[in-house]
Amino acid sequence: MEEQNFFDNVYEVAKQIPYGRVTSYGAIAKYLGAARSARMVGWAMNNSSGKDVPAHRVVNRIGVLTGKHHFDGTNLMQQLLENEGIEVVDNQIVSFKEHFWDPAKELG
DNA sequence: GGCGTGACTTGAA
DNA sequence: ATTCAAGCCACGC
Repeated sequence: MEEQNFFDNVYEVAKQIPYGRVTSYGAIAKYLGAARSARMVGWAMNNSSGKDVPAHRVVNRIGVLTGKHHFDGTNLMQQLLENEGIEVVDNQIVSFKEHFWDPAKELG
């Protein structure tokens, strides 16, 4: 039941992001075999409203909270990340590389 | 049913 | 090293 559709796949992967870790849209897209369709991941996140998907743990490839503006609050996304022990300065994750979680690498 | 937009990424100049 | 352009596909008008 691994593959049903791209969106559900994104949700499943995003749900598996460990606490205090973050990943990028491209990493998820690539893991799903759609490396060039990173935007679809973002769009999926937009539709993740009502799901158990920790969208705040998903940022762009350089660790910038590009989607923070889509959250209810202005700093909600940053607040959530900081709450998990992730340092965020000016919408950018500090030591992003150390907090990065690659599904293709962690999940296999 | 066509056009533009968008939570992005990669590759080339 | 940085900057520019193209690609990807779903959704709204």
